[in-house]
Amino acid sequence: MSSVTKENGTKGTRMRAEDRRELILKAATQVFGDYGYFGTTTAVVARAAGVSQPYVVRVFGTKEKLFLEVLQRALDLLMHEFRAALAEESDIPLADRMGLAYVGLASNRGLLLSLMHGFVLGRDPEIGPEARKGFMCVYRFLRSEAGFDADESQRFLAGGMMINTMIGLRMTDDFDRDADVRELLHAAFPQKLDVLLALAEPPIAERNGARA
Amino acid sequence: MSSVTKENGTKGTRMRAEDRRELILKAATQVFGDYGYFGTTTAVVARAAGVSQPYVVRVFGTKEKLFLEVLQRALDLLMHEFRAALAEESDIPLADRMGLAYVGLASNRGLLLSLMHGFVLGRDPEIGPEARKGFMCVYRFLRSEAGFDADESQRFLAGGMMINTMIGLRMTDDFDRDADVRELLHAAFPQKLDVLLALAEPPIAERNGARA
DNA sequence: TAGATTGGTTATTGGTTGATTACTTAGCAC
DNA sequence: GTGCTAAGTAATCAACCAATAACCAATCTA
Repeated sequence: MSSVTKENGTKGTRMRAEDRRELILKAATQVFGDYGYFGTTTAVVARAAGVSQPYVVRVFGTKEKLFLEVLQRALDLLMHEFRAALAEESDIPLADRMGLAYVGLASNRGLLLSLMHGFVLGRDPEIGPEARKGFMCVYRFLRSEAGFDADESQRFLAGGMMINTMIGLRMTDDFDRDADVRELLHAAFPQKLDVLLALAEPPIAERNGARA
Repeated sequence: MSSVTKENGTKGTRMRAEDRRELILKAATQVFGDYGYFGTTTAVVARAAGVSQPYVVRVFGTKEKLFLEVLQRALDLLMHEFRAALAEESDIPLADRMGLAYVGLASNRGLLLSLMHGFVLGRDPEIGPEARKGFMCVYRFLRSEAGFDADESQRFLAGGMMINTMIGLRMTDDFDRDADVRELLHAAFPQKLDVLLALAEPPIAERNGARA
């Protein structure tokens, strides 16, 4: 087809490269979140973004660079939310405010999970160093800007990793089926569990692209 | 070569299928731990185990079944250690004993990380349900056998996910370079940090097999 | 409205990868 | 030793994937 009609609804009128780039980053965040770095193909990302596969590669150079940009963008959004929670006037304790901000990020599809996928690839020579840098960036924020001590910071991060794991496991899928799951999720998400349960999140693609 | 000489040292005299199978599972645990499910190829697992690639496939049927067996084996070992810590007579509080047992599992190369890679693939139609089942198995143990309440259990698991993340990130690689890393790791590993630092763990393969 | 620029596409390819098929040989029973 | 069974290997393949090359058409500008 020469007249472009994207399947994601947006008519294929031309876009400024910068906007299209952001659109691809959003799509890539979702797909990487679902299948991880190695499980994701540029073709699936392209389809999710409504562009051709070679275009994805041309805009970002390589799949690896695309993933690194996804990580960076996710971290930027995360830090933005944390700073907003820090600046906010409220009676709620800071740790709780930031916890709420963190859970809120779960509604940004794939964002926390892409980060988590990066965190478990520390062995990779390109991804590993960036992932460590990103994680430590959050830690330093907690220590110096948020005013947490080392142990508070560690516990806050542990809670975050727990949340990431619950999302990654898609534990909410068993919420109706298993009372223990309900109990665990209520403990892991003292507030805002409803937000998480509201996210049905159908798979991004029928997995016809990525490898088995 | 017709006379078999494995590169892992063990001479290639024939082995009982059961033993060879366990040997492949060990090797697969290491490789899956390093690169995750999609990032691992059966050829790399085979080389690490000192057998041919088709043999790996023939013993386990598919790569997916191999990964599921790796997860099950890891969980069995984990539960075994937890039950041992529970049975143990000691003045140390149970949670601490189990925490120590957990960190001790880090010396079993790839074991905790393979689990973590499974936990983050909850979307996969085969792996997801098994991963959730395994995670909930641990939670139920904490609740009913270890006698923890819901919140204690959740915090214990959060600590575990934090440990997994630190290992996955290979945070110890920056231990000498970054004071903040030292502080964080001391907070995350109140005891037994030395054990973690002792694990240098060279990469399992020169990554000539798995995909970029 | 000609021409340049920018935002895309189609076609293609070399290298992997999981899996299948067919073949070989070590070790045991007798 | 002879034959049977179990423990492997070598050869091969169809599918897939990231990346490259070549081309095309909107939109802006002079």
